[in-house]
Amino acid sequence: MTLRVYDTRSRSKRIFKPLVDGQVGIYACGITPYSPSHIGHARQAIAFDIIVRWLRKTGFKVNYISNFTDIDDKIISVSSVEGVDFLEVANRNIDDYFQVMDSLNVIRANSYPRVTETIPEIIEMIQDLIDKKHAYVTDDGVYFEIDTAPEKYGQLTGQTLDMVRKGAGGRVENTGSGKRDHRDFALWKSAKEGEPNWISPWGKGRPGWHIECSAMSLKHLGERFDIHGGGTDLVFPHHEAEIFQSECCLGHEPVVQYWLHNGMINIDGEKMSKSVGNFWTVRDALEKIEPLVLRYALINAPYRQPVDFNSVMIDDSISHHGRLLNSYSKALHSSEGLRNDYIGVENLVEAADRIRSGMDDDFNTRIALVEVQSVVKYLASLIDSDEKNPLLMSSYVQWLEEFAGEVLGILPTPEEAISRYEDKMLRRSEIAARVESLLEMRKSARVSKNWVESDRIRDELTEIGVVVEDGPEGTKWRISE
RNA sequence: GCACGGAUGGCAGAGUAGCUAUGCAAGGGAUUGCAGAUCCCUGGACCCGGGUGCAAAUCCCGGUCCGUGCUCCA
Repeated sequence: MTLRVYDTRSRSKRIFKPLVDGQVGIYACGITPYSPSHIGHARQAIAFDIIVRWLRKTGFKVNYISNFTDIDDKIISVSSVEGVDFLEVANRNIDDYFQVMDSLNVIRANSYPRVTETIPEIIEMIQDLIDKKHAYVTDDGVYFEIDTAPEKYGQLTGQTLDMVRKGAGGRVENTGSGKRDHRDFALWKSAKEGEPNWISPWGKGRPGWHIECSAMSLKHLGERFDIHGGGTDLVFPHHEAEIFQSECCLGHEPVVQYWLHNGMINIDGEKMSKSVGNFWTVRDALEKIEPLVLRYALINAPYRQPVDFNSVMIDDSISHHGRLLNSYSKALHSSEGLRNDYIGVENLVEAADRIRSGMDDDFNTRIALVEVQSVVKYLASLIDSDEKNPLLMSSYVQWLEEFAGEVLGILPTPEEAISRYEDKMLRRSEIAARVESLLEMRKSARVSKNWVESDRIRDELTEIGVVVEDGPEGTKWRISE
């Protein structure tokens, strides 16, 4: 099977062919750590986590780099409001990032470079751009001059210089900057009084917003690399600026072979933003749902589509994921520690094929989830019947661990699943005697058609977390989810 | 305004020409004191208008609507 990926630059799905056979270099724009991570960050991290997982799964050796822009205007403003060092702000939020992303089962990148650790390379790159006449020095910093490479304009957005000139014309006068043209962008910003700064040939200052990614991707992945990713909101101007910087500096194009962009998150159909007040940090979300359920929710749509975060989708995710976990734990328990391939089980082989072709088609996690759901459904019916053949159960376990676990990352470890299961069984045995005696009382109430008493007892059982189910073969009970 | 993306049943979302997924929800039935769980069954969609095809959700043209970007943003 062939992997195809949607490339923003060519605006089409292209067959993926890495620069070096069997190896992939991938750079994804990470966060500016000025506040705790929100669910949009989580979506980005998970989207690229899954891309990397799939690339590895299909045999590529992947070098995955994701950066932190740990110096920028907003970090400075938080630090001055709080009266603490800017690095304290950045570090605090980076710690938060790792904590929440770990809990969401995001496999760590090979490296997380930071701007503040890449200053010499950034300065070198800017100097190079000045030497090559692509940049000019002013009182307030260094700027990239768009007119020195006009043909590169609109590579990702399809906009032309004229369009943008019309759209934003005249803005430069208001910025008070030394830009020659409003479309030029800062490579280096001179330090204002009291701002963090580094020494450069152009005086004390700090890097502009876009240059760091050009410098860090060059440093870690080289002069050409395979995939560059990030949220769609970074397409313009950030990624276009990177194209200018990297390609003008290195003198060849393309530096990036494939541009991949994940979609944004909407809340109840509206863009998530602080001003609307519909803003969810990851921790907010985790107060309502478990980490793997959040992960499930965020891969429920293909990564390029917007995800609408609303109560219906949250509830759906909770029940779907719960069903998955339930069946997995039960199958795991019934497999009695056996391990068996699923190769001989026809429906599993077919489901696996469909997942593979779905994932090969621009990492379509939605298709993958559909297959997981249908396998779970089938497994649940097996468990319900008496076909709990340990060997067969272990085939299902194996399948789920491969696709729901390894590929999608929505399965807990077997130890965790078993321990949850056993906790439940333990709880069951702890309350069994009491439940049984209540059920006896209820039974006699029912025999005498005393429905009031019967329902009262059922309510009492509900309160201690027991679900009562009357069936043709008598009354069963289970611990509620 | 310009650019990019999207428009499929109640909802989420597959599907690039021929048989239209899948999940949830809904309706009917079995079971049932009621509820729940389970099982069986069912209906239901391709934004609009043209065009090309024997055949179009799928290709082409025009339009409408929505989202995002054009300013810091994953």
